[in-house]
Amino acid sequence: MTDIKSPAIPVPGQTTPDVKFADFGLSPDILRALTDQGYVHPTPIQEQAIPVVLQGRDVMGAAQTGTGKTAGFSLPIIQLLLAHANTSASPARHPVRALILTPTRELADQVAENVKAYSRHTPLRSTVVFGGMDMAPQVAALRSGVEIVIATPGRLLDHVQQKTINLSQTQILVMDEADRMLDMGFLPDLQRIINLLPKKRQNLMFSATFSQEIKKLAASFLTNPQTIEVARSNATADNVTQILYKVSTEEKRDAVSFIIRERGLKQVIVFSNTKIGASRLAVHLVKQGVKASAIHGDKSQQERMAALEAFKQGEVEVLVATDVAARGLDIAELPCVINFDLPYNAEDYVHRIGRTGRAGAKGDAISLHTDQDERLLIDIEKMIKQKIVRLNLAGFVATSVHQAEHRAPRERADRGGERGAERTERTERTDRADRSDRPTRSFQPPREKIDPWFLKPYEPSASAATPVADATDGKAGTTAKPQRKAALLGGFSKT
DNA sequence: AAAAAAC
Repeated sequence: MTDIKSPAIPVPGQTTPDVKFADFGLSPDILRALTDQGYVHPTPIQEQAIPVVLQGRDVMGAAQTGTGKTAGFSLPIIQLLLAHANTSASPARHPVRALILTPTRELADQVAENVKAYSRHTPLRSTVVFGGMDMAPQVAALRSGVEIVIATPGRLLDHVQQKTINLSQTQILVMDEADRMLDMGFLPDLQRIINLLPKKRQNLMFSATFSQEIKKLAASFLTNPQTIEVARSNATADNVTQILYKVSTEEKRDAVSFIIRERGLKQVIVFSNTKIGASRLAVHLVKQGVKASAIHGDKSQQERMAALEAFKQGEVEVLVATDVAARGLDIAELPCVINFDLPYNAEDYVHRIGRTGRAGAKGDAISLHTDQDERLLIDIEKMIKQKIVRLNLAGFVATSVHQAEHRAPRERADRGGERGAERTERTERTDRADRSDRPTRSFQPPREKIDPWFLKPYEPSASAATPVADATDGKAGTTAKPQRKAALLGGFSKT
């Protein structure tokens, strides 16, 4: 054969035979849990992160999607908590010693599952806390005593107010998807949470993407951090094949069903930029006989979890999602991701397509783009430092309801039958809404702006070590200076 | 300009 044996280029999601988990001095109880799952060799990010976290250092960790960041921080945290017995005089038998924050509920759930699996042979206990679920079971779990809490910010603060959680002994803070946790939407809550933690603690931040601005902001939360970078941040995994199809806005929906049919996809996530768009596309696909379901923030938590679970089970073949599903979710053997819309943030593109091609597997990322989102495309290509291959959607003939509208009445009638009637009915019912869903001008996402206030190192207020003991107004600690308090409550946007 | 995250 003319085949040249490819050189041994390490794939970030794959492991190398040189190193074993057993080499890190992890407890036999942890190693046993890894053996249970068939893990012997660490991935590069794990190989680098585990020793540094074990040293007790702050970490800023960047590695491509699907390369095992969760184990990279979970394993050494479990080891640290095992090694350093709790010597505190706290009345709580099991004060929270490690806190892991995530930007979505489903991700919190998934990380919690991993932590549980890795710590199953240890005496350590963990629980997950997020919104949209009954408080009572979470309160019960917290009261029974847990060393590790995985949480989304809002519900965690809710527990703080209810005094059902005490974070005054928390020595380790992890921000998973750290750049998202530090964006404007999350920062005020994050700041409130940090104010409740001991000032002396270990901070770990992990993400596949870090913009320059966010890196600076992140640094202000870290003490003498060790930067761990496996490949450049913002890089896409190179085992994911990326392609672009140019279509008109009207053709998008049918292009999606065409691609699904043509490729025979039985497991694909389709990303929409809006909740309404995700719901509509799912309905559209279901009407075409596709086993599709939508997941987004306007659905109940029960619906969200049911949709994700059904997708994982294969009962649902197409999961139409907003960016709620863009980050962190690990879905085994997902072969393909479709961007129905190009994301507004270039970083989200990296995360979305990172749902496929995990753990070294191959994956395809297909993006639809229109004339209107040329700007988004440029930003994405600039950030990932790659040109994405443009292809023609060969064989695709749009038969969308929109085109049907513009056809001559006779031609429309020709299509006749039940199918034609159904389309007409649907057109009338959703025409208005559909039109409002269409972009009318090109999007110009603003440059990322970080308020200078947050660039200053934060001085915790005197109440920092005492978790909102007297806060009755449902807000942050009571001794914050007025100006700072205003900022904490979101006032920074007014300056 | 949108999504996420508490009730």
